[in-house]
Parts: sequence; structure tokens; C-alpha cells
Amino acid sequence: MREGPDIARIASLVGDPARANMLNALMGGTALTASELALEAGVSLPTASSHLSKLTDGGLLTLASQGRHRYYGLAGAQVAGMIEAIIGVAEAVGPKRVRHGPRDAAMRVARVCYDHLAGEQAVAMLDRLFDRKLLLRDDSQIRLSPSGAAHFAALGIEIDARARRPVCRACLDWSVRRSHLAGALGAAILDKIIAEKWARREKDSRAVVFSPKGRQAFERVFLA
Amino acid sequence: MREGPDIARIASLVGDPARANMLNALMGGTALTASELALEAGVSLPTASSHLSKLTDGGLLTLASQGRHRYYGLAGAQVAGMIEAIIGVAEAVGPKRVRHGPRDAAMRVARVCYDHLAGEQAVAMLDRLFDRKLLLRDDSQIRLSPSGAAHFAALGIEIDARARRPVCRACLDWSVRRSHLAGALGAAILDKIIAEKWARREKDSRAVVFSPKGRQAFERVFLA
DNA sequence: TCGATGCTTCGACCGTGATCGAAACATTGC
DNA sequence: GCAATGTTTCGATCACGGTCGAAGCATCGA
Repeated sequence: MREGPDIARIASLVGDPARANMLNALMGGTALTASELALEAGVSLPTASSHLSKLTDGGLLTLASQGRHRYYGLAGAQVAGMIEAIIGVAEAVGPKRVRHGPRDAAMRVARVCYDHLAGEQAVAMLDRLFDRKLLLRDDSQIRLSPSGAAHFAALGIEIDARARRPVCRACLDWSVRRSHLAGALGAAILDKIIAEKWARREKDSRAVVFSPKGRQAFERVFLA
Repeated sequence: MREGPDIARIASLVGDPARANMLNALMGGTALTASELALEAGVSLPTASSHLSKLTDGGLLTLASQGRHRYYGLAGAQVAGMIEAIIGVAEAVGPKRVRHGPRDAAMRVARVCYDHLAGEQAVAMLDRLFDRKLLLRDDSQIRLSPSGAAHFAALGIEIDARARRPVCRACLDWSVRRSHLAGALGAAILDKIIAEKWARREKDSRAVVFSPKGRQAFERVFLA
């Protein structure tokens, strides 16, 4: 009975259906208000409020008060990564192996993971960035190379390396089961994809759908 | 309230302290009997038995009956990866940021993750295997290259690619936060490290401690 | 065949935590 | 100020699930 980190505490936070629905909704990356999350979870407002304070106390959510609205969001990419890992297991052991609808397929190709891109496209992108030496695998981190910094700057993506948030971070992809790029750079790239209208967010889903021209542009810039 | 995979079900399985302790114990990779796990979790045998059937029903554990002993083990590397991800979050949000004892430090360097090696050494190894083109990042998988197959065969590690189990698989490392190598090859490498006595398992811990000569040998073979 | 060992099932107990209505609190717009 | 809106706190209810002792199965060794 040696004691490690309190994984039961964290897991039990995710282990309630109402809270799991809230976290799932927040995987889209946008912060939501308490009432939106209550609707999403299918519980009353008081119940939702209670759950939300547990999640924030537990360190899984952050809270940003703006006037009378209170926006809840995931506490970081690591939390998002954990939830993706749980989703992966749930998919694998779930009773419904054979339910790959069209929306499911789109999710596997490209989706939002908190604030960055995930799915086959994202994994392929990270691979190419390594191949082109724009990113370097350091001892225990991913780093932006000088040529990489120049490359992204030319695209209008400039990252302040001194900010608190790490520039590059690996995040395990539940569908592909390999890492994709998170961190400030990962978020900036997703921002650009949306801003350039290369792709749009599917309504009420984490799926990201590229337009034909958008896909070409994305491949030219990131998969070349 | 759109429905995804049942992540609450999976998370709540991990969310009970007794079950979490059991899973943690099984992260060492060796299957354990019900009585051993009861001891590990600090509960009575009937209680443990009840938990264990829930975990197996839930798909997190596999059961191998051998005579009157019943050995429980993790259901796969994906489950192990999920638990590592939860451990990572628990460490990050836990109240004890500054408690890196010596055992903790050893865990970060090298430890067992289910049946393969994890920690800084394991992440560095995977990086070098890519650099040396012994492994290839394919579209959505890690593959063994022809030269890699030859290389490992020369070390006495031969993997049957037609077996049900994937040869190579990525597994996210909770301490380093990047991928290390799982799958049949990852397991075989750990086997070799132990068999060659390059390192030994720390008692009652997942830590793997290299001997001075063993470290040299490991670095020569896998980090060169 | 018989006791010993390992494990599960049964039954009963009990505490934690999820739930919601009502009321209190906070902020904004008028 | 004062109503309207968004959110939390309080209080009470209730059910689910964790817990263990006792008994029941199964397997092994002699």
C-alpha cells in the first residue's frame, strides 16, 4: 500500500457522469459558463455549480470571472491529454467497436484538443516538423529550432519563448495513439488554420473540417 | 449532452482508492493474485474480489486462472498509458510539488510501465531509434525498418510481426511528457535489460536502477 | 477421501456524495 | 435605486456503492 500521487482523487473527479460530460464539452477548447455546462451535463444549476467547484478545487478547471458570467475552462493541455487517454480506453473497451459514423471519421482526421489540433493531420504535421528540423527533440522536451522560429515567424506565428507557457509540448492522440503538438505553438497553429479559413469547426463537435483549398494550403505549409 | 464514449464509467473504475492502489501495483507489469492485491489495497479479501471483478468486467484487467491461483494483470499498454496520464495530472495538481525524494528521482530516470521501460532513458532511446532509422514514423504508426529488424535480431530480439500484438506503440511518459516505446518490441527490450542484468527492479517500486556497467552497455546498444 | 488453501458469493450495514428547490448573493442595465 | 439575470449556498432527501463476516466453491496435496 505504498502511496503515490492521489490518482483516485483525480479519477473520481472525472468518474461522475455529469462532470465527465462537462469535461467532454470543454475539450472543444472554448471556456463555457456554468449554465451552459449545466445544460450540457443535463443537471440543474445548483448541481452543476457544485460539480464545477469540485473540478476547480481539484485543479482540473480554471475559472475566469467576467462580470456576472463565470467562464470555466480546462486547466491545461496536460488535463486535456489525460482526458484523451481515458477516451481512448473507453473507445477500446466500449461495447460498440463498430460504430464509426461519418462524424467519427472526421474526428479521427482532425479535431480540436483543448486549444490545439489533434488527429491524423496533427500527428503527420508533427512528424514532418521533426523531419524538416523545424522542431528538435531535445533530451526531454520538444524545442523550436532557429530555422523553425524563422519559418513560423514568416507565417506570422511568433512565440514568446519567455512566457510561462511552454512553446512546444507533446500530447498523446487517442485515435492515432501517437503524439501531436500542444503548447503555445500548437495553439498558434490551430489559430492560424481557423483564421485563414483553411478549416472550420464542426457545430457541436470537436471535429475540424478542412475545405479543399484549405487542405492544400495546410499541406503546403505544414506537410511539405 | 451529446454522447461520446463512456469515459465516466472508466474513470470511476479508477476513482476508488482501493482500485487505484491495485492498478498502481499492477503498473509494475507482473500479474498479481487476488490476495496480494487485497494486501496492496489495504482491504479485505471479499472487498478486493468485488473490486477485481468490476475492473475485469470494465475491461481494465485481464484474468489468468492457474489452478487455484487467479492472476490479475493490466489489460494492455493502452490502459497503462491512461494510468500514467492520470498520474501525471495528479502529480501536477497535487499539493506536494516539492517532494522529489531519491526514489522519485530514480523513477524519473527509468521505471517499468506495465511491460516496457519508461522515464528519461526510455524517451531518449526512442529518439535515438528514430534518428538511426531503426524505427520509422509512418502515417499513423511506428514501424520497424528492415535495418532495425536486423539490428534487433543481432541482439537476440526477434519479433513476430504477424502476432496479434503490435510490434511498436507509443506510450506517453508522465514524467518527461513525451512518448516512449511500448508494444512487443518495447517489452522485449525491457526483458533484455533485465535478463542481461544491466539493471534491476527496485523492490516494491516501479523504479529501474542501472548498474554502472549496465548503463554503459545500454547506452552503447540503444543510445549510441 | 479429507483437510488446507485461495477465492468468490451472499447478506447486511452504513457513509459518502449526487440531487434539487428555495433562498441568498452578485453584477449589470435602466 | 431597482428589477433582471447569472450563479452560488443551504438544507433535506435519497440511492448507490464500499465494506466486512460468514458461508459456499474450487483446487491442490496427501
